[in-house]
Amino acid sequence: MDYLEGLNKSQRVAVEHIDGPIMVIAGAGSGKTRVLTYRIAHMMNRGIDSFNILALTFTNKAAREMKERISQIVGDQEAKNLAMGTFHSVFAKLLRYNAEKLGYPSNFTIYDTQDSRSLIKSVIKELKLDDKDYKPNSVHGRISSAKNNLISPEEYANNAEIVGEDRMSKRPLIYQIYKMYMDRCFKAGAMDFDDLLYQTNVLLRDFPEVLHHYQQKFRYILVDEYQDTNYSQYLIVKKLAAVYENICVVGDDAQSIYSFRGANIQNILNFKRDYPDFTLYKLEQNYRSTKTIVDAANSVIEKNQDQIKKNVWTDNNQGDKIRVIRCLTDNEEGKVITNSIYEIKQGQGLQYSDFAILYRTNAQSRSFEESLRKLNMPYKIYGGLSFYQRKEIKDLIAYFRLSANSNDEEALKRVINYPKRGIGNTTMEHIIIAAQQYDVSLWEVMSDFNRYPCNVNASAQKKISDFVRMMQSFTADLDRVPAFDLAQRIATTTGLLKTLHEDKTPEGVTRYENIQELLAGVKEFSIANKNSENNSLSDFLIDVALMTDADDESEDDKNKVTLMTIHASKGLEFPHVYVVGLEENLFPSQLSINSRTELEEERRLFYVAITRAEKNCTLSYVQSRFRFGQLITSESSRFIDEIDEQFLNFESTYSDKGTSGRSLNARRGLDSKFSNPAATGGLSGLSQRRLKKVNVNDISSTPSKSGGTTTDLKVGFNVMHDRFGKGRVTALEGTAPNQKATVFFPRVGNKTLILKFAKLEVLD
DNA sequence: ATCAAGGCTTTTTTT
DNA sequence: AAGCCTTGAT
Repeated sequence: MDYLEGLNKSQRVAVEHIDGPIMVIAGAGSGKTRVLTYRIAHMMNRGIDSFNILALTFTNKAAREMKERISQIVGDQEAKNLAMGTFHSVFAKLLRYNAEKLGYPSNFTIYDTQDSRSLIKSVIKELKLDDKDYKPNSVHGRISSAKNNLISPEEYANNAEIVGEDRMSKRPLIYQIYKMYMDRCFKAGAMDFDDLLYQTNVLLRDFPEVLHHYQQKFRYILVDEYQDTNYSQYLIVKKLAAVYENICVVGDDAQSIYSFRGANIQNILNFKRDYPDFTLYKLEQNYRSTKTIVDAANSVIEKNQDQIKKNVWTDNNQGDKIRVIRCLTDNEEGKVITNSIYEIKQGQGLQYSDFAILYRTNAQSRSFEESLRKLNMPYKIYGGLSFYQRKEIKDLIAYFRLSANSNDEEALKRVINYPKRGIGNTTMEHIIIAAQQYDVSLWEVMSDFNRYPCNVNASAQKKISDFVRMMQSFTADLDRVPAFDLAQRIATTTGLLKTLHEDKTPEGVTRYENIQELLAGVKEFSIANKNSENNSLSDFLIDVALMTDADDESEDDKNKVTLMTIHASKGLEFPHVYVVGLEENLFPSQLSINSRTELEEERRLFYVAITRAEKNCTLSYVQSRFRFGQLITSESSRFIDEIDEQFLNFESTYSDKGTSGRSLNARRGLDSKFSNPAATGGLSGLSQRRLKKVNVNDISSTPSKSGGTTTDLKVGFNVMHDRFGKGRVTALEGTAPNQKATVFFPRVGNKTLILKFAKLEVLD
């Protein structure tokens, strides 16, 4: 049991205490993941069957990594049956086995946020409500929080307080929308994200034998990031653990940042109430960060009223002070931060992956992307518009979904007229009306006009019937044909592939390539699950629906600068962290500024951001930035003031001379702390030019053995070819002297060139 | 039914 | 700044 040796005393007791209810409060960087991993491995070493363990993590990636690590300790075979994943993915699978009990098909669709929103929108329209008052987004928020608190449409309608709130906000009929929305999801055989938890609760409530079965199966339950669970999740766990009470929850109240999604610190208190004889362990030693970072973070979080007192400390070095950089504009912020990354990377011989840029909102990524691109620095953005949210990907997936579940209304609406088939809005509106009249799904009307006569002319009916027949042929093959073959056939037969291939604009080419990539993903899935019985296209869909950006990290994403929101950075760590956009009304967000509890959540968010850093943390803010397409003047964030000043070092890209009269920060005396305007470098024309040059050298620093004029290229480079003109490198393969590059030339399309022969001039 | 143009809202944060 | 929706012409 040598793995126990690597643990400190408090970690070790938390690992070795297996039975009964346990709560572990784990400070940032205190080895929480380590404890969870070793705890599970230890349980298995002590003879507990992995079949009886349920471990709920916050991301699928975390689950995968933990499972891998456990396999290394106890062996693949032992770890095989471990139920480990996010609440959503674990219970989505559980629901698949039990869906029919609830009246859902076993291959129910999972509606993503877009689907939910679009359905809510059409419900609002059908109820003839004004979407100025009933904004789909906020109505969805209302419905979502009802579901997360397990309030059914009926309970919602009968709850005087809730309906009162809606009346006050001039949206008295939300209860009707809720009812109708749920009804429609049900008819479509679809569950939204919240349903995956809500319906699990219904299942465990209404089917005692099912509850009993899973109580026996999951005798040992572990929950990571417990502070971010909502009521619905809390109750699932409570029910499953009710018999054996072998439940271990791990969390940190100081890192609770998901209350907008219904997460509730109350769950920590509930735990104490539900299991009065529970054992509490605290992990307070931080192994991740320097003393400066730990102490600075502590000095911030202590401003919060709501918190469990703890003393996070570290034995690590003091380390550098936290830099505070002030810039004029958001574009300048982009340049300064990326230049700083470049200089530190070169100066210390680090990897790109040692750096992360963290921001409050996704929209802030733009200026950093631009600067990184200009300097040819590789980066990866997490969140924002992910691969699976791209239109072309969603289109093809919608075809998959509709093949697996004909009643999937959102998928149907998405693809019925794409590619163009001459089935327009008017036709679809008639179908929707008819479907409601007959109380059936759209698909049923469309597949049997004799039985459900409606106001659709003969030519449109014909087109629809053709479509229906095509879809039926896919459905028939769903369980007969391997996932990849069927996916390929769907992409071709529907005309999707052809339509995209005809589009020769760069965007069109990218879309086509994305489709190819999705198909490759299906193939990969087919291979990975070759021996499983869950390897059909509809099984692929469950995986895809709950997949996030972090989950499909490829190998070549490994050495890149990371750009993400602070929310997405939870649980991660980087040697060098840049927290940017520290301005009032941005961070803390404008919407949080009037409520203490929300402001405290922003502060916890800031705490999370700082504590991602191992060695170095840099904060930045700007004087004016573009928001809403308008230039906004901003003031530095109160959070900067909240850090004990002894940990800070102020740098500015400009001097106050000339601006001092107008500076908003003068009031708080922040201006006087900045010195030495040139110190950050990277802004004078000279310094910019120097950097750029250094960078080019870096790129060709691995000498090419090709002997040709072309040195090392990277994807994304702009190049010039004698015959094909200007182009952009989209892929590289092989190594010198046989290295090949795929280049997209706007004039002639994609070409794969052998670098040895092709005379490419690098333009960047 | 389709397409282009112009106007409009939008931003927290995510499974 | 960008995507989405409405409008109006064909």
